[in-house]
Amino acid sequence: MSRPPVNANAPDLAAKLDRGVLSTLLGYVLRRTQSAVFADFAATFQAAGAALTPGEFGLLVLVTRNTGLSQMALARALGIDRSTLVPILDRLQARGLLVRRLSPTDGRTHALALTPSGDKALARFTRLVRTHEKRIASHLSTAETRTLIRLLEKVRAGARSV
Amino acid sequence: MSRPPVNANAPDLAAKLDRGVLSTLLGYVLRRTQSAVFADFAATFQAAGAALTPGEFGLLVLVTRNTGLSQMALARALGIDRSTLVPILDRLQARGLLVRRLSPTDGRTHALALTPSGDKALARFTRLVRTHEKRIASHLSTAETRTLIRLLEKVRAGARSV
DNA sequence: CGGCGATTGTTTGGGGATCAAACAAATTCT
DNA sequence: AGAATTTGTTTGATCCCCAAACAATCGCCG
Repeated sequence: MSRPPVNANAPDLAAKLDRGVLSTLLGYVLRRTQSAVFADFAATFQAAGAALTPGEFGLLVLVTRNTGLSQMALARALGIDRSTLVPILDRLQARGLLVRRLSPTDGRTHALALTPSGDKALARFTRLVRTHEKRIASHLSTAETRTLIRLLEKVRAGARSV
Repeated sequence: MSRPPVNANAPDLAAKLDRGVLSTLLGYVLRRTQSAVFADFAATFQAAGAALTPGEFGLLVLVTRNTGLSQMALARALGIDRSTLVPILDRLQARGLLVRRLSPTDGRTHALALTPSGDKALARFTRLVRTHEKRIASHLSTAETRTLIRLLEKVRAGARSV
């Protein structure tokens, strides 16, 4: 998961580069911000000795809130191909955080669920995410944060790659 | 380049999933938005028969605005490792868009520059990016777009994975 | 009820992207 | 000069993405 493989924040030592149009491009600013946020997420978890990517966190939340979910439904919710999901679930399952149960109603699908250990881990992860969220929003008022989320949703609505 | 390998927008057919906390998490909304924007970018270029990622576009702009740039300086500006940059430049160079000239002052570094063909291509790419930008911001007023960019910069400032 | 099409999870194959470590060449510092 | 540092490459290890092919299973429809 976690598309932006860190891409940490360049120390900006030689920051006086001319970025031309880029600075006014929403897509560019969005990308850079996302990159910095990802790095902060990684740093937060690493500092706590926990290993998890933003994508994995989202996946775990989705599974725990929709127990019994099939892999197809989950893949659709995540916006990735079902074949991409397989190794990700393999890893999470190997870590003992979730299981692929047999669906009692449909032999083709797997009913995904968190293990008790997965539930516990997710609770801890959620606390870490809260810390992380607090940090990335530290320069924003709660009103600004709400505005930001609202505007981002609007962008997503407009982007829809039809 | 372009960390979020498309991750297209799920048709949201089975959209009635419970996303729990996720919807209120800035990091999550940011990730999804970035994903949709990336998909829109890809769709825009594909429709025009042009092949380019957001990362490549940013790189080209950086090079044309800072001709003679070294690979290290470019890598730092992009926030990636210098070894990651090598295959990316190889590809762009193979497409005849840029060249690695020998630096007259420092035998270790390469002086990057766009080829005439690269300049022409970038002009076209820029027009496509403008179209793309217009679409993703289509649900926002120009004031909202400015606000959004400002807030995103604030997030990036707060994130700084110190 | 029996078969055929659609769905699901997996595997395989092909692109890329990321970083870290090791190296040779060149520059800079001592 | 000699040592330390910098730069671009190569190699190695992970990881993500998608498309295509497959077997198993479900479901519809004659």
